[in-house]
Amino acid sequence: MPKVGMEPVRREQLIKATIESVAELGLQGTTINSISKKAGLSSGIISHYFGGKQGLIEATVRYLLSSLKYSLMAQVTDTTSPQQRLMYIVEANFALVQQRNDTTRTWLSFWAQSMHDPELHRLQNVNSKRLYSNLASSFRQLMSVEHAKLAAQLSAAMIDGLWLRAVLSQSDKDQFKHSEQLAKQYVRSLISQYGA
Amino acid sequence: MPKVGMEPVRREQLIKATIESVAELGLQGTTINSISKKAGLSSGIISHYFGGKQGLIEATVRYLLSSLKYSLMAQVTDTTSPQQRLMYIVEANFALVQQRNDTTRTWLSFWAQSMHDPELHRLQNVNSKRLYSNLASSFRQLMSVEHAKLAAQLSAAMIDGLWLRAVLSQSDKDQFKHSEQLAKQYVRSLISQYGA
Amino acid sequence: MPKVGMEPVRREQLIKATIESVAELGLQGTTINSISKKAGLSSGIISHYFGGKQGLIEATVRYLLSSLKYSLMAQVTDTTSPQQRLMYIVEANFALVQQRNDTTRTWLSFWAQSMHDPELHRLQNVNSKRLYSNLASSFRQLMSVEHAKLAAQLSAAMIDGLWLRAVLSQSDKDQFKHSEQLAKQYVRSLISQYGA
Amino acid sequence: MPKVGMEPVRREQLIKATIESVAELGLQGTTINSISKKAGLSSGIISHYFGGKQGLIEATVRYLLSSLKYSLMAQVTDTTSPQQRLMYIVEANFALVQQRNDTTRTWLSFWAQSMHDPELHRLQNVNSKRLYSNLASSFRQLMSVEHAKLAAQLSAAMIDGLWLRAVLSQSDKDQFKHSEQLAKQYVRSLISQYGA
DNA sequence: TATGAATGAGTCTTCATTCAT
DNA sequence: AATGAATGAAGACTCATTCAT
Repeated sequence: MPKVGMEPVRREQLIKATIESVAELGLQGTTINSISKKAGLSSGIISHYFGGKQGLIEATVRYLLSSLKYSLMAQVTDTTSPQQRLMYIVEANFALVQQRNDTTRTWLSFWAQSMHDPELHRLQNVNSKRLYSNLASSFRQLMSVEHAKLAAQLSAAMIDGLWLRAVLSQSDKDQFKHSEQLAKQYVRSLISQYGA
Repeated sequence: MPKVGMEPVRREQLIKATIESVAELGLQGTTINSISKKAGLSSGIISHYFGGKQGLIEATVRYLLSSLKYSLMAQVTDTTSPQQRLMYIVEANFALVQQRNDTTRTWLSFWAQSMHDPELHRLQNVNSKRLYSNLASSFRQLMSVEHAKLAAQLSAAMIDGLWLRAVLSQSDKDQFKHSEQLAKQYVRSLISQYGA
Repeated sequence: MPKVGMEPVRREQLIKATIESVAELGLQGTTINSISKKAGLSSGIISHYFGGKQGLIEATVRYLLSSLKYSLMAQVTDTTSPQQRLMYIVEANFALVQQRNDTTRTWLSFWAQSMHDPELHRLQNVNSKRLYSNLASSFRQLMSVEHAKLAAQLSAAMIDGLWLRAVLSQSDKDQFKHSEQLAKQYVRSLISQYGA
Repeated sequence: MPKVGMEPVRREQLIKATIESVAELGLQGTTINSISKKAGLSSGIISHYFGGKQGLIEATVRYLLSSLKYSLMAQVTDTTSPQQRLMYIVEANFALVQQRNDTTRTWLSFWAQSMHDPELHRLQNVNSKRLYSNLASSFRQLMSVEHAKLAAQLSAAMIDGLWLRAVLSQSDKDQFKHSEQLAKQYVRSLISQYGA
């Protein structure tokens, strides 16, 4: 019997390598070879575990999305206050960046590609909606439905906008940290503006 | 019988075709053929006028940036009030979208690619800085330097964030219009918050 | 303007090279490279003119089928007697072999593949039916409908069988010529057996 | 706990799976995986028992040839009349088809490939010669040497031709049965034509 | 005895570039 | 000024083979 239980190991290995490769070379510049070389594996293994390049790309996006999701869930409990919860949401959206700078660049590449790829678009949509509804439900506990919706929309845009500008200007971690602070401050200002 | 003065005509023809092709197929899916077919010209002409695909891509980005620039300059005069000027800046950033829906998708594709392409990154940077300094200099006439810097940063992020979310959710013109309104409103709130 | 009118030249060049390659290496062993090398052209040209390997394969089969068809039509006129016509049919089916030994081997490769390829199967069917109906209509002028049908079926099988055994035993031209004589003799014996 | 005596079981399992796979997918479409999956075994076992794909292919052809051989030998005894023996030969050549429709398609695939594979060609040749000499020796008991040779050649061609046309037109069992009848009738007519 | 993970050479296809006209 | 035929490097994918277990 050959080594067993390698599947999860290999899958993670390849997904990590994909994130690195896309961060470094872009989605366009990322090839089956650039990935497999980074993973220290052969090119054939990608088809073996993911059915092809497209499958690996999609698995990578799903991986990033769950990372974001669990990153938030890890902090929030039943007793978390709405204000605290909102802060955690902001943090989670900037957090991945802080552990791995790769992630952000990769993320934006996928976003851009999502305009031309139905499956990526679906996944991107799920993520975008989740950010919005996480924000909206927390705001709701502090203000009227209408105001909560508005606050969610505005803070989602502010988070994405700050994040986007930080990515594109190739910011370092401190600048990301600064952007995170601005986002939190903006959320607080929305609470004091619309809060009961 | 060589036609003279065809150069500017051909260049514009090809740039327009590039915008359309990138909007429709993505930067990845855009080929020398998809462009030349849309332009109703042969593929060889791209090398002839732009030296190659890369040259055409860069020319297209420059074209989009000047469009944005002139779109703003057309409205602003010496007597425009700072408040009005700020509104024009917001409008200009949402304006291209309203004339041609293509443009937005194309723009985001270029942005993502700019992370991996020095020349595109340089151009993207110029644009990002210009938005910031346009905003900052207008805010400056209404508030302290420090506040103006902050307001410029925040409103730039808000504009980009609203715009990004609108693009990615494949919004229609009405939704873009709505985003534009939110951006303007936010700029106004920054003025009343920090304004003397 | 580039060289014009190259298309028919290139197409024929590539089809000829395909016949040679399949004869030499088999359908399995024939690659885009083995063909383009034989044709003295680049591999990309195949996609350019035939859309891909499959397109070239099908064009080659169609070419062989028309060769067979025109080979027969060239000899038959309105005044050809039924007997003579039958001899021409037999000859045509052995003729291609005599001009180009390649053809036979290629043909059998395509036949075998036709079991697993709908388009090839369709083409092979057209050919098989044409041989049968050519034979049947000529026999019909010499005997009853029922006898003509039987004679057509039997002589078609005899032609194919002799031809197949000659191909598989890697016969030379003399042996093919001998097989052709046996086929003709068999057709004559059918005429004298069932003829009025 | 190694099971002993598995070898013949596995070999037959794999040969049967090969016949099925080639019938279904063609020789070209048959892979080590398509075979091992059909056999319910792993891909590695093919190398283990046959040294590789080629070895399994050849073993399969040999299996088919012995089937044909034993199919004939089972019926013929010392007291079988030449006429009856000839009928058995025809029957044997159509018989495999009737038990397993797969076989015919597989057979033709191997035949075509035999033009480009020395070992398959050798095997095919043995088979072709055996059909001929079986026929010739039986005919010899009923006619002169020369006539017997001719009759053997013609009836071998007729058998193969009828069989080939039946395979390629994807005939059902009834049509195969009909072809068998025609072949027998032809053999009888040769006997009455040349028989003393 | 049997597995199936892993490899990497080989195939088809795409596409930016070149260049004769 | 403009064409598009032709190239060939580079990409994704397939698959027979190997081998540790």
